[in-house]
Amino acid sequence: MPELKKATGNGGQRRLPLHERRAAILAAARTVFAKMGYEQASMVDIANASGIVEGTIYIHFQNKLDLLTKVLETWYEEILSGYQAQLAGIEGTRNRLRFMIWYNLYSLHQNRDLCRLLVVHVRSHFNYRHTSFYEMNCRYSEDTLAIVQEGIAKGEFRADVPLDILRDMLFGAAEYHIGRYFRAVSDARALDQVADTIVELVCRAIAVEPSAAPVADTLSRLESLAASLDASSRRLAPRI
Amino acid sequence: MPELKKATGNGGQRRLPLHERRAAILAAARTVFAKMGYEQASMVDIANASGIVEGTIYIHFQNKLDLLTKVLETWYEEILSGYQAQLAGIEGTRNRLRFMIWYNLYSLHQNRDLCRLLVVHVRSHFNYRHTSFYEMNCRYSEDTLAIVQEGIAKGEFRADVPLDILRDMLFGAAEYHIGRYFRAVSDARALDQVADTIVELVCRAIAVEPSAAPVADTLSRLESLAASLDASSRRLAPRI
Amino acid sequence: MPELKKATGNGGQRRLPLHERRAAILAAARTVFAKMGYEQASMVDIANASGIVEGTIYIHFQNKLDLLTKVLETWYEEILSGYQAQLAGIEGTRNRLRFMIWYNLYSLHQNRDLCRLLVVHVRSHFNYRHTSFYEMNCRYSEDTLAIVQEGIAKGEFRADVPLDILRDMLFGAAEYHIGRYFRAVSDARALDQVADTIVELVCRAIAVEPSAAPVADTLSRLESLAASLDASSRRLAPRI
Amino acid sequence: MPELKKATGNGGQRRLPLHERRAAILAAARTVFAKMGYEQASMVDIANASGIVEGTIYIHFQNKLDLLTKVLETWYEEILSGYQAQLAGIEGTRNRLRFMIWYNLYSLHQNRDLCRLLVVHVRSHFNYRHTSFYEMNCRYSEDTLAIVQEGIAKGEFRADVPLDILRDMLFGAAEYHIGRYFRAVSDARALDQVADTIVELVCRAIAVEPSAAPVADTLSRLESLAASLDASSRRLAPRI
DNA sequence: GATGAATGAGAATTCATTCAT
DNA sequence: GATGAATGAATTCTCATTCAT
Repeated sequence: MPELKKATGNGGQRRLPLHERRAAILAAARTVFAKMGYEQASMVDIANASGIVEGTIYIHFQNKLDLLTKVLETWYEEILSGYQAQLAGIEGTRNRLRFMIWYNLYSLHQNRDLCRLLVVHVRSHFNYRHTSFYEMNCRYSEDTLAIVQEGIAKGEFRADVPLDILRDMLFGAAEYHIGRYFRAVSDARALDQVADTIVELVCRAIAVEPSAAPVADTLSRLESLAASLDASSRRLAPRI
Repeated sequence: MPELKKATGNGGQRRLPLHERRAAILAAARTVFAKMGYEQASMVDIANASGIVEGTIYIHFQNKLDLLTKVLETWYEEILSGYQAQLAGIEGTRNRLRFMIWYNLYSLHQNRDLCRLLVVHVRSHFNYRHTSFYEMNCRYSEDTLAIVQEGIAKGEFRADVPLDILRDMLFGAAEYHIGRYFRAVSDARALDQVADTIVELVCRAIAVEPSAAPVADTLSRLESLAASLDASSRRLAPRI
Repeated sequence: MPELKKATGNGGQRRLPLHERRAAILAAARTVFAKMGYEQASMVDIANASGIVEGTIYIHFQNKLDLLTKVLETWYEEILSGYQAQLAGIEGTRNRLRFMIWYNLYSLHQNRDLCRLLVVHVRSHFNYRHTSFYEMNCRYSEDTLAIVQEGIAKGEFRADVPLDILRDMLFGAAEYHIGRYFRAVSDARALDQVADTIVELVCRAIAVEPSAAPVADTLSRLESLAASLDASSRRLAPRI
Repeated sequence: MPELKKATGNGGQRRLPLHERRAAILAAARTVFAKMGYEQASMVDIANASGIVEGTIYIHFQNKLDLLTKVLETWYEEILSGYQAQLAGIEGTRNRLRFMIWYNLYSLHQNRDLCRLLVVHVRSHFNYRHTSFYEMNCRYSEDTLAIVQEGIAKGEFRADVPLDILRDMLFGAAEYHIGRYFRAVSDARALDQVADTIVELVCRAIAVEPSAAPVADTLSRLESLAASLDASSRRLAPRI
């Protein structure tokens, strides 16, 4: 008859209540994944960091990818649970927009590694559109663009603002900046100024006046105007 | 009687001169890495795609990571070797800026997978600043910002344009857009319009005009002022 | 006022008395083992199928192999508890033999998977001879061969029937047939005919008649001889 | 950048030519599988028995099941490559049939464990009919039954022999006998007698005379005949 | 008695890299 | 220079069994 597997069993461990054990694994996994990346991190690393054995992870999570997903979900939910309350207390289109930009910068800055994992392992996957990440991301995007749309309604911004490209600029600038940041000095306070600068640029870009576009035209019109003024002044001029 | 050539028995083994063999491996590796990613791609896959055996790769490249690096370097050099000649033929600040934006979008779009590999395996690593990638990237950034600086010199753009944040917006928007693009329809021609929109927004954002009051309004006010001046000058004229 | 019964808070946990719980586990294990095989079936599978948890199984059974053994024992006992009563009601050597063949076929057919488990995990092991299976199996063999021996005693079968090889043929044919059956159409009613055919062949094989000359011929020759004897006896008769 | 895997590589082994290495693994696997069974045998066991490392097995065989299949195929081909030449040198239906029975017994006896693996892991699988085993098995079956059919053609056997059930009896008896044998004394010379006995029984069963079947009837006919003889003898009787 | 989370010892499989040929 | 079989360490995942609750 087939040999029996050696008995191992529970060595008497039961330190944590169910939910805390799960949370402990998530926390450890977040750290390890952030430090080493998905492929480089091994389940042993995570188990060690959790103070448990590999096998135990599989009680709480289906597999490695599931664990990563749960880590990122938890983190993403943390991020996206905070902003709405704060946003409610802010008035003025520009202020509100600035907050959303800053909040995005700040969140990414808080955990750039997880952010990269999100981009690489979640956002670039074909089924991303059917994940909870997509929904959460959409919500943040929409809440941000809603501010712009309010601005349009109030006549502060032009009616023909290209919202999708604007979104690319807002979120792209943040991600790119944080990406560069990662390799430079890491000073969270500087994010304030970055947010200021971005919002300034963006507001100029979409403000209601037909700003820079026909600058050259405007210039020439101003020049011809100046000329006419000059002319009329000449006509006035026989002052002497 | 003419002598018959003896069969060599080589079976056509060493077809390619050294340099071409290396190039063939690079080409195969580019394809395989792009399709499967770094970790998922195996040296056997690459060897098969090259029509050689695994061991041979190690004659030409130190190891897998070296191969990836060389692949990405080659690709990046290709990208960055093309634009300067074209840029030289383009006149006008806005046109030149638009070209650089479009070229970036286009290059990323051409090979999003390699782009992702670059981000994950090269750009996010601590020694990135000492790689040739960093230098190449800087050059493109600088060439782009140089256009803005020329614009400033010409008085087309404000003198206080925050160049580093502007760079984040330009390149960030491109990367973010392509990232979203990847999951949506893939239509290279649409990039034209994206570039247009981005350059439009950016130029508005940094144009020399103060955005305080609507330019058009300002203009018309100036014009009416000029008219009234003109009128008053006429009326004043009899003064002499 | 009538007092209200307090809710126990047990949630209905301990539904079944001990023996029934054990039976429930056995039943679930039989299903799971039959469907998945021994190695492929996990204790969790069995626990789930039983509506209990893994740990509980170990209260009722020593280990997985013990559970399998008990499952097979239960099943084997079921099989072997049924036939004697029925056999008692059947008369005639051939009929009784046919019943035992059919019953064997039928039992194997009813649960080929358990049958395979029996072969692999029980019957092929060195200590099989000291198991209850061996005893049960022997009993069925003996009961079958006893019929043959009765046939011999009655002069229906040859005295020199090689009983052990006959047993191999009877049970081997059944197992082989069911093994092939498993992969073909599964029609329990056809087993009737199979049993018929087997018993026919076997009876021919061990019938008391010497097979040297055709029995029918022999018979008719005897009959004609008898007739001629009769005739001659008539012709002789006037002798008196 | 991702850490490099530690170099291991070939420690300078290249003892065996390609085909021999494969053969060595097959031989080791045959032994290990035979001794331990499929599930109990581990790839490490087989590697150790081969004097190589686990990984090397996967160069020559796709996976564990593939290895088992190749082991069994090799063995089965060995078995089935030998008999036809020998059969050609044997004359007489009964002799030829006896040879096929003996050969089957002998082959199974030579490697009962592989035989069981064949039954459990190959023959009971749903796609068995599309394996080379099925074909090989069919060939042996057909060659055996062809002898019976020749016997029928020659008038030695009844025309209505149920060939499929006969096959079940022949091969089933052999397998069952070997199965029991396994647990008893293992004496190859006894197989001669077993084959003799089986062929004797089978020939009686299918011989052309309407043998045992209506033994009872025959008996009664004989009895009535005896009675009539008796009667006529009585009539003859005034012997004195 | 029942629970089920934790255990820990494997299991199969992969693969970058080496080096005798 | 090219080959490709061999290496060996690592990886993910499984699961029978235990025992604190």
